[in-house]
Amino acid sequence: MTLPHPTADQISLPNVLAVLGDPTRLAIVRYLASKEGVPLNCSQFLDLGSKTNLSYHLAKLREAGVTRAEVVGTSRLITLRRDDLDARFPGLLDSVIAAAVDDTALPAVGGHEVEMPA
Amino acid sequence: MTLPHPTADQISLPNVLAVLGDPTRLAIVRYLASKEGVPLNCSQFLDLGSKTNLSYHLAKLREAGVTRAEVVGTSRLITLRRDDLDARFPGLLDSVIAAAVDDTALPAVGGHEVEMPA
DNA sequence: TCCTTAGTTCAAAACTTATTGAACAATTGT
DNA sequence: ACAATTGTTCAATAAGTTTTGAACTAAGGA
Repeated sequence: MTLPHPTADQISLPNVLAVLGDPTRLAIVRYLASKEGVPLNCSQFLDLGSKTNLSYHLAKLREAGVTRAEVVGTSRLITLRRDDLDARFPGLLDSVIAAAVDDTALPAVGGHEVEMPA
Repeated sequence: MTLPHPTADQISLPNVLAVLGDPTRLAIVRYLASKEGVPLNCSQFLDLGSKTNLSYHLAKLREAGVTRAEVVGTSRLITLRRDDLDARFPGLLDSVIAAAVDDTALPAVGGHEVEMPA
């Protein structure tokens, strides 16, 4: 089972900007960027909203082509679509992330570190 | 008489992104960028919407800190706030404009060239 | 003064987005 | 099989945005 994603050329600039222009979604992207390479599941973002609300915002990000979600068991592993975004809109993601870091301190998101069994 | 503008530090990233995430406003910014240095008045944008509607969108851009409007007679001369945007969010405006140019061909806006008296 | 030009303001309508809780589906562990 | 975990969907509501026309203000020119 896979979730619907736009192809790279279906990613639209106004749509990407509109989707990033929401504080919750910008915080999600900012957090994904700070952990780039590490796929995260939805529950890592629970500090940013309720489970239902996050499902909504994560769907918006995915449908706009900002994130990719891979279904693994009951989890969706979420990553930034940096490759496609960089190809389509060079420099945009980097400047948004850099600006977001400056603009807002990283909220106390996460805290669900992967515990190694003792 | 002057119009209200946010100070540079009042310009918020989510707000700027949200404001740019509208096709009409993005087209306005794209056109301002293509004529950078030349202050434009509202009527130059009439191809993009009705007079009332443009007044609304131009107010949004100004209130978000994306543009500056100077009152000269009955006109408002509109320019990009590139200095403040670049200081606050380095690279953002440039990457948005570059992406907008790629994404959408410049619509047949303008056509009201400044005629030199014969 | 009167008319035109440039743009704003207001109120209404139409539309879109965000947020919530309850119910649901699918996987994993016991 | 049962329960727990992970996340989605649905319907409702609340809230915000966009668009419109009519009425308005202010400046400039005849």
